[in-house]
Amino acid sequence: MKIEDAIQQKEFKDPYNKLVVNFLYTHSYIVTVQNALFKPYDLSPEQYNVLRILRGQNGVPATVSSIQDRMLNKMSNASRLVEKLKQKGLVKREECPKDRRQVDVVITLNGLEILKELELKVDESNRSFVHLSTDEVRLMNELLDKMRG
Amino acid sequence: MKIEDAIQQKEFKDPYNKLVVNFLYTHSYIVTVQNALFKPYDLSPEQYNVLRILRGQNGVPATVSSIQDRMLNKMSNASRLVEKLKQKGLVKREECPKDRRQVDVVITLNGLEILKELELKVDESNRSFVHLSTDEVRLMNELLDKMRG
DNA sequence: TCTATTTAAATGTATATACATTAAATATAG
DNA sequence: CTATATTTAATGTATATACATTTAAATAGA
Repeated sequence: MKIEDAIQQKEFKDPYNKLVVNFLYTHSYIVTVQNALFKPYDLSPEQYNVLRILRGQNGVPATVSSIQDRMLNKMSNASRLVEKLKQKGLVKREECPKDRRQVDVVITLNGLEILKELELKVDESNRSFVHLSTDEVRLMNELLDKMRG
Repeated sequence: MKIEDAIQQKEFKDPYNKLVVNFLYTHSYIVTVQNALFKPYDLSPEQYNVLRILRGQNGVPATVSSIQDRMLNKMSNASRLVEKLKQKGLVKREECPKDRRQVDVVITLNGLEILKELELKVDESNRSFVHLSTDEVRLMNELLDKMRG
């Protein structure tokens, strides 16, 4: 469906403007799908992302700030997300011996299990709600990288 | 900058997965720019969008639910956003005589003025932070429309 | 008409941005 | 070594999702 029909706006000033609006609208579409997927697991997309980052460490602890650096949303609050995940028993958090300002965060076995189960569904979901061919997806990835300059 | 470098992730399972991650990361980039732009005006991007919808009505009142239908984020709360805008004197809100459940919302002169001023900056900003040619922007708009299916 | 259902808007609550500030630990400069 | 500056994480506060519930008004049906 064209963005003009989706938000009932006949025309846009220029294609750049239209792109930003189209982008924000599409984002809402994506996160709505993702939220529904994560809800039964009592995880938010942001918490899921933190778990993915931690698994990528292969057992090496990550500090809160290193998690923050790798989050999709740079403004989100890694400290609070880690706290939430700890309450659910999905991560462990302990003082870093080398630098007592830092905190070492590691994903637990329980966290790894939930991540594994959820990831199957996420992969499947991503494929099905993105109505593009593999070539179009590659093209879009290139355009996104270029877009940010 | 490639998404792999931006979030320090070497590889992705498949291009669809990469696209979703790339999309979410790029979204964060866009809203960060937009927030900085809107901050001096004490408006959020969502409030700005409501003002744009109301101006598009050309004086015809919009109900809260018609605003909701046309918002970029379908899950946002038009009722509360309208309340915030009313407190700032940017919109008027009055009971609809034909159906007392509904509320007629209209943008004020003050709202129109702020919108006009802000829009110039938004247009300029959109052009400068989207590092794509006009043709690439058009292509991306097509891909976004197709992506949602 | 009278009740039941539906609809519109508002409200309640939890989570997550967005951004400023604080507190503790470490690094650095004199 | 001591004072200052910087870094790391946590916390405070406002706004905005996300989603359920409530209230009031209109509509449909018996």
